[in-house]
Amino acid sequence: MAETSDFKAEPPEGIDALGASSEGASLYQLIREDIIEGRLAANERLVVTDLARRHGTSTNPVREALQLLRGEGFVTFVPNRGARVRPIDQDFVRDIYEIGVLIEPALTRWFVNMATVEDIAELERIQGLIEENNFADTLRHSELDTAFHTVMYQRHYNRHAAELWWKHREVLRAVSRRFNFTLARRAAILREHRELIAHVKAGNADEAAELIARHVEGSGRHVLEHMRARNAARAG
Amino acid sequence: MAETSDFKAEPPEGIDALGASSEGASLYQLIREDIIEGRLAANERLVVTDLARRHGTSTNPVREALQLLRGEGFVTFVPNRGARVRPIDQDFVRDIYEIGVLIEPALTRWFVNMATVEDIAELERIQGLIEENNFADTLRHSELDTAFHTVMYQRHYNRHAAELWWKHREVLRAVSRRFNFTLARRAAILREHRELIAHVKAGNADEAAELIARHVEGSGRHVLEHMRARNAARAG
DNA sequence: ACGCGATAAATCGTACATTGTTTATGGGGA
DNA sequence: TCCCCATAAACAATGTACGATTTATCGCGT
Repeated sequence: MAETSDFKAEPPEGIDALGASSEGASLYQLIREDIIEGRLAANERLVVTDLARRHGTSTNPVREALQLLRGEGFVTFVPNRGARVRPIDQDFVRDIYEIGVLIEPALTRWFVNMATVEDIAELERIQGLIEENNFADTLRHSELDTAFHTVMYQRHYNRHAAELWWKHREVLRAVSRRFNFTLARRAAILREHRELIAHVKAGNADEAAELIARHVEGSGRHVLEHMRARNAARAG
Repeated sequence: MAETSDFKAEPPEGIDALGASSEGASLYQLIREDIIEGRLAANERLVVTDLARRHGTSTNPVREALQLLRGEGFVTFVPNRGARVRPIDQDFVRDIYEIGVLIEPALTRWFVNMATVEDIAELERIQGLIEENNFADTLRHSELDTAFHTVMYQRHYNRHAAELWWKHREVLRAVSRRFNFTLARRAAILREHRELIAHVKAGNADEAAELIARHVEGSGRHVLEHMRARNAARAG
């Protein structure tokens, strides 16, 4: 294990932080953040010359960044009409958390069978920090929570699945940053994490997997409820 | 339903055939095929100027195509050192078919609960063609088999999951194109398809889901065995 | 009010400059 | 003679600039 000393929520190792161009904090990352964080509205046009001006580059890097984002599914293209922001709406979130419900249990099952003493210690350490923070700093909670699950999925042999999880995680993290956790959800998170650690210690792969399914499901529902509420408020 | 009259294995509706640039058969598609079909060796360098010359364009379209492929995971990038072909090796195939085993049962379960009379008729029609062809034309079999499953997943509400399935499917299809079906596998495919139709008719969602899991698992194993055999032959 | 043509704007392709990387070469030392 | 390293030249990625073609916008005439 070694690091994870302080938490910046890094991707599982081996997953290239894609955006490595040369631009200090690559255009790709900047535009991507703007989309995920909601600074760029859903379906908004992404005009190459504008973006280039805004980021102080020429058009070519922008064009490439947009293609990259297209490949990852964050922007849509229509030939000769350019790019638009793919809306990160309720459907989008529902889709990816449902996929999580299917995938994460499998990753967890593997982890339970492969977990070392150090792994478990690391989980408990992070869980300690989570409880210490106790949702006071929600951003910190988000980072810690991500780290918690990263410990479990980091070394899974199925890099595709881990990568998929990480991509989805980033989206959910950004979306949920705009909401607060309900009391019920806070309690559930702490309880489920503790329970999960217990299952890992006991080597109960099946129980752990089932628990994670509920955990992800609950998390997804929570986010969706918030989105629904906000949309309702905005509309009515 | 309507079409599916003759089989060209088209993506589930709503999934943009990404590659729509302007180039007749977009660079993206061409390079992608070359990778999937194995015409470009694993880890081979993708030199922009070469590709541009080869396809008779300037470098910019190539650069954009490569970024798109990067986003989709078919090429890897190292800053200032360009792109390489991501190897479609046994690990790659194992990863994606394992994800299939997790996702497809869920898609199937939904389909069983939503299937119309027309859907079932369509499945039976395609199954008829599959049995009629009886693996004589393996390419045709591949197309038909894809169509069979597309009927089931086409209208699923989770577009992400459907898209993911399609992407993986395309890879597996290309890889397995180089192999022949063993007799055992042929028998299993026909049997499982028939059994599946029966489950759909009876509305047995759980049984259908479980069957699909086995079906995908078997298909994956089959492909992997072939790859292993070929690699062994090549090495030893 | 409704098409229709001119004008503006943006995409897409080409050509070029710059910067970083890789490879070839040659000289000095053991 | 052979190895090692510095140095230079070839090469390729990345960024800039521009022209061509398509699409969108707006005002005019009927």
